[in-house]
Parts: sequence; C-alpha cells; structure tokens
Amino acid sequence: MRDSNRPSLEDVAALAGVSTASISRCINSPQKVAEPTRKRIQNAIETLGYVPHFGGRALARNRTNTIGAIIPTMDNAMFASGLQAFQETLSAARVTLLVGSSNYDPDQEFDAIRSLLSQGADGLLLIGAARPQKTLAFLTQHAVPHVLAWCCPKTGHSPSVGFDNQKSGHDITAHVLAHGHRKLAVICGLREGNDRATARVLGIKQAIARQSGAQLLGLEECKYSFEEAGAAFAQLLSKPEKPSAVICGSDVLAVGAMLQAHKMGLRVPEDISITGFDDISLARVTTPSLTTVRVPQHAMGRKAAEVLLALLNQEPAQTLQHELMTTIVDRGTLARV
Amino acid sequence: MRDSNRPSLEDVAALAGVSTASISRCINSPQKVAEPTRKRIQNAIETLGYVPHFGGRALARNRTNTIGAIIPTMDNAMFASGLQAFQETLSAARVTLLVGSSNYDPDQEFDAIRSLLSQGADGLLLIGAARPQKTLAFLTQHAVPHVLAWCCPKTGHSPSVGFDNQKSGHDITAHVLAHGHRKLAVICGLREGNDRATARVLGIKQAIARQSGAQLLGLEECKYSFEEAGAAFAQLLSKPEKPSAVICGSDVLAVGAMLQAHKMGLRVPEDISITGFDDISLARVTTPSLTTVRVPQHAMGRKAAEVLLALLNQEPAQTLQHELMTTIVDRGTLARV
DNA sequence: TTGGACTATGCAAGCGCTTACATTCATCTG
DNA sequence: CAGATGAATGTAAGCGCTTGCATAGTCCAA
Repeated sequence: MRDSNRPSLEDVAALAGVSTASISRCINSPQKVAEPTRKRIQNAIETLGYVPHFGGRALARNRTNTIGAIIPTMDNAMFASGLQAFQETLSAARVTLLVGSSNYDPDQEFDAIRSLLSQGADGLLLIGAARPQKTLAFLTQHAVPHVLAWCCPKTGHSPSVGFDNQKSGHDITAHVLAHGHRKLAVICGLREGNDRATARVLGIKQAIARQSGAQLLGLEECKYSFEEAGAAFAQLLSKPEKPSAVICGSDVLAVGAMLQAHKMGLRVPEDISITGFDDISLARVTTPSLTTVRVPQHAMGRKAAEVLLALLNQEPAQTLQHELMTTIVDRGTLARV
Repeated sequence: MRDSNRPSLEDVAALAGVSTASISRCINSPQKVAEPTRKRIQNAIETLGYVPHFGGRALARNRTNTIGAIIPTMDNAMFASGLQAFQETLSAARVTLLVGSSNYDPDQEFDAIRSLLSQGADGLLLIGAARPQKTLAFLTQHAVPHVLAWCCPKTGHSPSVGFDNQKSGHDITAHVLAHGHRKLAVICGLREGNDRATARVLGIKQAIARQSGAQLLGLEECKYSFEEAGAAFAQLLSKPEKPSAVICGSDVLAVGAMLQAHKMGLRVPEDISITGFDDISLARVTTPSLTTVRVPQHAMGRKAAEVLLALLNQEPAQTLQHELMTTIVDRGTLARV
C-alpha cells in the first residue's frame, strides 16, 4: 500500500514540535514520555492518520512480529483446526501468521522455508521431524527459531509439540487385535519424507508382530484422497486372502476406503472393519461413524504457538518436547470377530 | 539485537568481489548482470546461505510482496480449499500469504485488517461484501487494494470473485420444489453481518414465494457446527406441522441436521429431505451423500489471487466483478414426493 | 548555594536494500 | 583511428524507524 503522501515519523514530529525519537518512544514505550508531550504526539498521530512503516520498523528492530507456518496442505481438514488454534493464539499476542504449504514435498517445503524467512518470519512452525539434510542444515545455519508439530521426536533438539505417532499406530492396532482380528491390511499415506505416516505404520507393524497369529496381508500407500484410498482398498481386497480389518493412516484414507467398500457391496463393519486416524470432522459423519485415533489438534496448535512465542522472547524453556496424548475413539467401524 | 552471523548483501559482495548493487541486480533482474559475474554471485550467495533481509527490502522498495487474507475461520472446511488455491497462486508469483481470521465478527475483522496492513500487506482478500461503514471508510481512506470473494456484489466498486449467493439459494430451492416439496424449512448461519448467509436465505424465500402452494414452515439461525445445526433441526421438527424438506445454508449445517435426523429415527430422504450448500468433502461422505450446491472454491481462490496480483501490478482490469457459476449436485438426500 | 541524581528530550548513526547516476571499457562507425 | 555507443559494474543517497549517547532541565541533600 503506497501513498506518496503517507505521513512519516518526521511529519508527525514536525506537527507535534518534537523530535522523531520522541514519537518513536511514545509509540513503543509511552511511559518514557512526559504526559503533556504524549498528548500532543497522540494528537498529531491522530490528525495525520499516521501508521508506522512496516519495513522501516522491521529494519531498525530486526524483528517483524511475524511467524510462518508451513503445512503440507490446507485442502483436507487434517491441519486446519490446528492451524486455526495456532493463528488465534498468535493473534492474541499481536503476532501475525504467514502461511506456506509444501504439498508433502521436501523441496517445496525448503522453498517455503526460505520464502517465509525472506518475508521476515521471526520463527517457524513445521510439521513433522523428517527432512532432508539440506533443510536441517539451513535451519541450523540460520539459527531459525522453530517448533515441530504433529510429532514427538526422541532425537534431535528442535522443540516440538505433538504426539507419538508410532505409539498411536501401535495403540489402535492393539485395539483392533483385541477385537479378535488377525488378518489385517493397511492403507497409509506416501511414506517417503513423511515421518508421521512412517511412524504410524511402524507402530502398526510392531503391534501385529507382537500378537501371535496376527498377520499383515497387505499394505498400500497412496495420496490423501478418497479416490486413491478407494483404489488402494480395492487392491487390498482383490487378493485371494481377505483381511478382516483395514487400518488406515488417516481419516481421509479410511473414509475413502469406506466409500469404496460401500461401492463393492461390503458392509462396514459386518463384512470388514476399518479404522482411521486424526479424528477430523469427517469421522463423525459417516455411517457408521469412524473408529479412529483422536489427535488433540486444537491443543497442539495453541501449545505450539505458546512455545514458539516463548522461544522468540528468549524465555527459558523447561521442556523441549511437549507430548500430547491421543485417545482411541470407539465408534462404529470396528467389529468384534 | 543484531543477528551477527546473518550474512548481508555486503558480505556476499565481498565474497564475490563485486559491489552490493550487482548482487541486488543479480537477484532482482538477473539479465542485467553478465553471465560470469552472475555465476560468481550465485556461488557466493549459496556458500553464505544468504537470504535478503525483509525489512531492508521492504523499506527500499516500499513494497512487501505480501498479501493478507481474512477469513471467518479455518476450523471448518468451508474456506480451506479456496484458501489453499489462493495461497498456491500467490506462492507461484512469489508473494506470501498473511492470514487473519474474523470469527464472523465485524469488529474482529476490522482489527485483522488493521493488523495485516500494519504488517505490511500490499493487498487484502476479504470474504463477502457486507461490512460496517467504519471498515469501508478505512479501506477507502487508506486506498487498500483488495478483492472480495465468495460473493458477487451488484453494487460497490470493489473487485470481486465469487458467485451469486441469492441466485444459488434460489436455484437449490427451485430444485427442491421441482421434486414436489411444498412444506419447507430452513437452517442458516447467523445472518447478522454475513451477507452470504443473508443472500442465500433471500433466494430461498424468493423461490418459495414464486411457487404457489409452497410454504416456509420455519427458519432457524445458528452457528456453523454440527451440534447447533442438530438443535436447530430438532427445533424445526418439534412443531406440529412438519416440513418435508429442510434447506440448509451450508453443508456443515446440513450434516448436523442429518446426524440429528438419524438420532431422532428419521430416515433421510424417505422421511425428510435435506439439502446443503458449498459441496465440501463432508458432502460426499454421509449416507446417503448430500444433495448440495457446488461452489467452485478452487477456481475462486485462484482467480481471486490473480485479480489481486493484477491489481497490485497496476494492470488494467477489464472486469471488476468475476462471477463464477455454482451447480447443483444431485446426490441422495432429496426425495421426490 | 552547589553538585549529584534523575528525567525528558534531542541528535545522529545505523539497520540492509534498491536504484539513479557515474564510470569504465570493449566494440563499432564513418 | 577518433569518437560514439552501449553493456557491465560501481558509487552513494536515501527508504522510515529505533536507540545509544549527549544535553538540558529539575529537584534535592549537604
């Protein structure tokens, strides 16, 4: 927004009959300015409609009060409400949110990181822990304050706010096994570069390995869309030996599978059980509604913002890794066999 | 406080053995720099991991290459995919997205506008056309480049990219009427300050008025949540005279209504028909899936970004109002009577 | 009265970048 | 071959703001 007649500090100073320094002080630390002067300055600001120039301020202060978030996508609801909570918390602290998306692509993420930083982001919210060496080196080299969300890395020293994907994957699988299922199949997102998906599958496999008699009949990777998940489901059921339960790495996948099951004339859960992950609003809406893993998105978004703000204010951090708990939400897509 | 190890233009210049001006040129208009020099500079940039300082650039250029979007909420998926498309398009043009949310509250929207502008946003994306005089005056006074989305105002001279909410409301209602329904009820979002919701209801009422024998038995306003919509639905059906179809101003509302219908033992659409609006992913997932109005969110987001970018580049605009078409998606929640 | 302590304000040096203008040098033209 | 031309690069003046330090004014204790 460029007005060639946009008033500057100097204009205000002239009007109020003081120096620019006083104006600046009046804006940033009013108690340093005597009452009558302050009044005069405020008047001048008012009449000129003065608004500090962002660039000037950012340059002088070397800080923008802006935080960037890079999420895989806003297209599905997987991150939306976490992001909303994140934004609300920042906003309350007078910090603005910059958004970038990566499309689950490490290169795009790297670009987004550079881009947001070059846009002056003071800090960053990143999803997950796994990223190429190049990206990690960049973050280290530039000493970028950041927090990781949706994960809970045991290693590395980035602050994080999230949950244990592997444990949650294990839990839901154990839950399925406890319902008597022994022939399982899995649909998960593309695991390359996606540590959450990878960890969830790891947990699933682990739980299966621990249960004698249980077997993993098949595993399909696909993008987070109903269509691809449906195709993956069909693929899993095309084999001679059919699973009795399909564990999905995300609600979107699970719903895609359910839709496909319906098309194929299979009843859920009578003919086949399906479980999800995330507990986004979709999960409550299907018939039957989806048995899934509840991820505390809202709390995670808020906490991530708090941690990041504390980091920027150099507040001593007691904890580096904030682990939130997931819970299993038992609804209607898991049968007892 | 200075970030002492952040490389500046000067550092790069020293390493590459050229002046800062050349570096700047190399970054901003590479064709002005000879091939070998360019190579050398790029090397230097690479090895130092140089990233231009946002404040310095913004100050010198008086432009931030940042655009703000203020949307009611990201919590439900209503705006998510439009926002995603908006962001992608901006990103391709090397412009970054700032996000604010209004919670459907004009005062919060006003704050967000001020906040994003003071954060240096070059332009703004706003949802809907209705806003308080105060806000409009502010936009005018500061000559803020902006585009309105999700609406298609016949009056006013803000550029817009959207669709005719009233017409779409009319269309879906006419569609319901054409299925033989005569006793209708409506669930819509809180209309105060929400011109989209208001216009949709207007269209609905208009269509009903045009059909002899048709009557509107009730109208409930509520927030966009399953719970409130469910309560609204229950309320509508508690009256002695029951509607045969409930037209909802949003898929979220429609799904809330369906959930409630299910609880009440009503079959959709045999006992009662329900229609939605927006066609977010929820709509394909319910059983039966939702008959609704498809809003071209993705196209709208992309187009809005294009229009805004053109505006900022002072490109002459041929059209001010970009109207996109909605279509009715016939699925399973509308019965013939 | 006087010096010290304190407060309110001004002065001016940057912060890192862009860009108009100046300079250099190779290449061409008549 | 002198002079004109133009491409490549350098020089340096800001852009608007913050802030360390200097200065002026006020008050009080000795």
